Amino acid sequence: MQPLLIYNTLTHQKELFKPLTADHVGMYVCGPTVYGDGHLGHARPAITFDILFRYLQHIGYKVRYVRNITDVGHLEHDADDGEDKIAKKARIEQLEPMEVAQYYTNRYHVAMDRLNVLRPSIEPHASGHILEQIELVQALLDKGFAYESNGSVYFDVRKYHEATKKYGILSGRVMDEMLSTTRELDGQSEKRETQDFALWKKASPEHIMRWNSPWSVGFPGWHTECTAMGTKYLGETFDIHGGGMDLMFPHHESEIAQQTALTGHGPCRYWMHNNMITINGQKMGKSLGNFITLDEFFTGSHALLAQAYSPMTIRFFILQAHYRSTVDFSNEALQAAEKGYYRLMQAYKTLKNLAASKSSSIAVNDYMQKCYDAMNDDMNTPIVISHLFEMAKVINTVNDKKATLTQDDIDAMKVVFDTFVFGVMGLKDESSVDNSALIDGLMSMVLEMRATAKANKDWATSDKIRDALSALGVTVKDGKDGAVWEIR
RNA sequence: GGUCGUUUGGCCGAGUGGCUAGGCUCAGGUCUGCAAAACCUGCUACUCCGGUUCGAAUCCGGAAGCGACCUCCA
Repeated sequence: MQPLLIYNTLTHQKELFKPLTADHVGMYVCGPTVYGDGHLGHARPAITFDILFRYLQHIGYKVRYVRNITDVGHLEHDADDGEDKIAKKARIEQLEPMEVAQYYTNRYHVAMDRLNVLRPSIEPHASGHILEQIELVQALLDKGFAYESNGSVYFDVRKYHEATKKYGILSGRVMDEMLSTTRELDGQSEKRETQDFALWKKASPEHIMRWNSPWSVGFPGWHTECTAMGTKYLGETFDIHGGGMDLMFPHHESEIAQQTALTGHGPCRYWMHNNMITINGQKMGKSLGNFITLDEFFTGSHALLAQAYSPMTIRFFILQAHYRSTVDFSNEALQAAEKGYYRLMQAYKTLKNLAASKSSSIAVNDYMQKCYDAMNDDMNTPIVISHLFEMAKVINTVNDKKATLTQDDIDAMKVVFDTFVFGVMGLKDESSVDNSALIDGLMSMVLEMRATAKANKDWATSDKIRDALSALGVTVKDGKDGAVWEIR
């Protein structure tokens, strides 16, 4: 088993990964809220943890990867009334809420498939786990870390923090100070403290998504779904919890609080957070209105895009930066990624047809181990890619007959490409997809050249073209109005 | 105001106390009927100010810029 170091947000350092159960890994990643199309920001965590998922499996772990679909209970930050995002959108569009959720879930899946993001082992829906969430809320009430107020239930942050001194351990928030300086809430609020968060919300009359509970007809709070579903499918403690950095507070901090209040310990051992994608230096996000959807990238249909960018270009672009760094979007950077990706794919094709020699004139370093080393160092995909480019240079040099490689060395390089480019990093060659339009174009061009030859009575050339096409399985039929062709 | 993070060459983006990251762009060259590709060469950086050190972009302290989250509201 490879010694994998991963950066743990909880301890602020890289730690050697050791699973709770030998050879098995339980991993939970916060998935999308399905109330809109996925944008580039959604691709980052999906791809980041897809790499981790692939790599853990590659080095021999059996992985259960849980990534949820948030289809209820994610409250809108800028909403006046705490209305559920799904419900709001649904009412505007006059659709059943679940219809909206399903629609965007389907579209999310298509986009992820195109990005070659593997489906997780379990993809639980929050709406399918209302009972588990109610049980969670009840357990917190029983433990005394939550209180009911007017049909809603809130987590008692002050009580929790005084008992454990742990609210803020992930995000670095200084709770002692926040709690002592908090001013009194006015009588209108249901909450005792401003930082208390909702576990269960009583539904307002116009709120469409609602479920029965011991406290009111309502819906679960923002943070309960991940705790409930993570516990259900991965246990009281699991190995890795991932998500975007923007979820660190309050979402993940609150997950820790909920689990710690119940069990005395947090939900997982390693917290991993991917950084944001920025556009002109600003976070790309739904709420900021500056996002570009994945479909828009694939088709180039957005004012900021100079051209369309293929799914693999997007994937490569994201992998060229370390997952904990911010990445700024720009056409220039994307075009550079596109060219670099093409160069890598070309090198692989060249490698497959490379002629072997009796000896290698250049030392083929241990690229395999170098790539493992880079991956083991907190998933340093940029370094993996740099090694692959070095290999590309070697391949091209040999192809130019300026160096030689033995068959063993060539085979070894193929294994590295297969393992890291296509396996671990999940890239794939896009060039061979649907080229019927290309064939049509090529055929009309070839037949036009043949027509020119015929017009010049250059029968040798025109026959040579017809025979060559025939050998490829293409029949040319000369008619009055020119030639037509068909593939036998 | 708080917390976390970040500041590298024309652009993107890694990184270790001393030794070439890599990609893209640009210029010159090899090759080539032309072009493209490939290869070679060049341009060459580490926000600022102090400190530690024989030596720091890399460690420590300070400042500034930038970003995310929070501080208001569920």
